[in-house]
Amino acid sequence: MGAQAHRPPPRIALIDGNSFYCACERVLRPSLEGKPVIVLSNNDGCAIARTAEAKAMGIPMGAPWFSIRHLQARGLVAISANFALYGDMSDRMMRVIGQFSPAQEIYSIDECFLDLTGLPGTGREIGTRIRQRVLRWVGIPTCVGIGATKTLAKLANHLAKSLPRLQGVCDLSGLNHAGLLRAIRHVPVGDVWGVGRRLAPSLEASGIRTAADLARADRHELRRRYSIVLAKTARELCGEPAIGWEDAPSPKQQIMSTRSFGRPVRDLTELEQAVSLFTSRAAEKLRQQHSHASVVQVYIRTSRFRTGPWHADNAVVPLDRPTDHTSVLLKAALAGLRSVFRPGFDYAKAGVCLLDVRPAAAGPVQGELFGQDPEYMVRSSRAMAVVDQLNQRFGSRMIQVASALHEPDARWLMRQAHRSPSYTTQWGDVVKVG
DNA sequence: TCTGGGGTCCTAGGACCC
DNA sequence: TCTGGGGTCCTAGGACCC
Repeated sequence: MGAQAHRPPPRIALIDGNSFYCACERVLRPSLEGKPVIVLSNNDGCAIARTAEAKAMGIPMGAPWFSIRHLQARGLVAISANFALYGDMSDRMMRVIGQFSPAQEIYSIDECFLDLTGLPGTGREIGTRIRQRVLRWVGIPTCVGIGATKTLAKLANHLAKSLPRLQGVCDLSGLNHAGLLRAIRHVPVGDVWGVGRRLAPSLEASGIRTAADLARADRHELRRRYSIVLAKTARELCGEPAIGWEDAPSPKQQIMSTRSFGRPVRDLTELEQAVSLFTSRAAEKLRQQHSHASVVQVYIRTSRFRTGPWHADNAVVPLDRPTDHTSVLLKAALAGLRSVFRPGFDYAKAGVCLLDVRPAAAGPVQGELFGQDPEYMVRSSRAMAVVDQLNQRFGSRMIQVASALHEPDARWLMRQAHRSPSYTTQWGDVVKVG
């Protein structure tokens, strides 16, 4: 056998945290171990993470809190989401996993792909070491799926989660085609990455019921009847890479900040406060990725769930030039808000979306930009950077734009009745030892 | 009383141009 | 009666993801 024929087979791992948000809460409150725990979305609206014990109580993903709160009597513990904590735990977990391979793609807050191609050891050995190290160093239980493509790695991860005998690691990378089809022949097609709620019933109706069925399906037919995306998924299921690898997270092309209100809001002034806060948050994210935006979209809507007068509208406000200045974005957002606001409606939600986002032009501020004193703009940029730094250090409420100032009991603020302390991210909440 | 927030990609169709 | 065709750009909407 020639040396060039000995290229190692592709081996991609997908590692993710089990019930990640719940696991983060358990790290800080070990007394929650073994108990049914859920994490609630913003406004304590619905369950967005469940431990195995909570799933065993029959709580589905997305269950509205009001419909399951009676389970507290049976020991269910509900915790308001604390995304600062989860982001912090995610950073730690990703750093530990990244030690195992130079090629890591962070896919979401709780999962990443890792290229294991050519590394010494079997998939099971490497996967087991990753699980042990993350559990010991970060405290988060994980599962590891390994396959020749991203889609197969996701599928393997799904198997690792659902089959206890695999002990959290499933390696599909060594199988030949027949073995692969055998391994995935019981996986419902709806569990395949890229097949969602709309596609699954349609596929089932045409006889494609399992992952193996999809792998065997005619590619041209898939493309013709559905989409190129689904045809790619089918290729990936056969071990042919069709989805690329992204080492660095690409900058966002749109940036949103949006919230449902704690209680319905009728008052324009309160909407202005909310939209001001959302805009300054979005602007902060924009500056973090060193981008400018040239379109601001703002929307308001009444509740989807309540009967009564309904109103939803959005305004798209183009800017003269791309910018990352909160004050400029704010002016546009508030103008947009006033153009869509109608008195007499119980608004339940508002949002701000920055569009046409592109990298900030390199180099110093040009003299003619903004038609303003360039020195003023430079100083203003510096002030913006200082605000971002202070907010990062001392919590995001430290410095706010004046128009976002509000009463501590403003109606639009989120409900968070079950919040746990932010041990790792807020000075005031740091655990005191000794 | 009470139902999250933040993204991506693809496609179809219209406007416009030559 | 005949009344093109191809290309690009943009937008809205639908599907998916976590």
